[in-house]
Amino acid sequence: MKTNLVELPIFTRDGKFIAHYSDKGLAELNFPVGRASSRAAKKEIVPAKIRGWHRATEAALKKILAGGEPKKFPPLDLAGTVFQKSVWNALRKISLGKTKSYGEIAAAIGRPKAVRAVGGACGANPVPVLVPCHRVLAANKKLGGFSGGLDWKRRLLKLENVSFR
DNA sequence: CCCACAAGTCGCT
DNA sequence: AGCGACTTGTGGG
Repeated sequence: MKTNLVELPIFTRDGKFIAHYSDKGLAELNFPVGRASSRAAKKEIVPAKIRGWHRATEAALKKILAGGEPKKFPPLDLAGTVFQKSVWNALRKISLGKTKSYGEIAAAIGRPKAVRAVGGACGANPVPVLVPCHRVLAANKKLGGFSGGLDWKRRLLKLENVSFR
């Protein structure tokens, strides 16, 4: 789903995130890239609705980075399989400071044995942080892995006072 | 269509 | 504690 995505940066004290918007909502969010090399954004016209979404995204992201829980999310336009969407949907139900295991997510979507597939779906999550894939730990509160970098997972969990091993 | 992999989990040693 | 087997969905050949 890469139709004419609009990229907009979000500057935080943790670096510059990149948000990608389709014409339906937030489609992807990237962690800061090591090299800021912010190429001058071509000043394309950004539709008003996208600017609105971006404002919501920025607010939500900063809220989370500050250890809070956003009250409002931008519309999400997640590209993925039905299975992945149900996983992401289940993830969004995890509230601040709570954690779930991959097994619990798997059970929640009716595929108790698909724990590994759940891991894969989390890794394919195009919108980390807003879809709290970092609140998913392995069975005995072990850290597991994280596509965006384990340091991020650790930092985010710490922000929420979550204990892990 | 078949094969290998993924951010897991459980059981056995 | 460590190692291996099994599971399900996804992506590449």
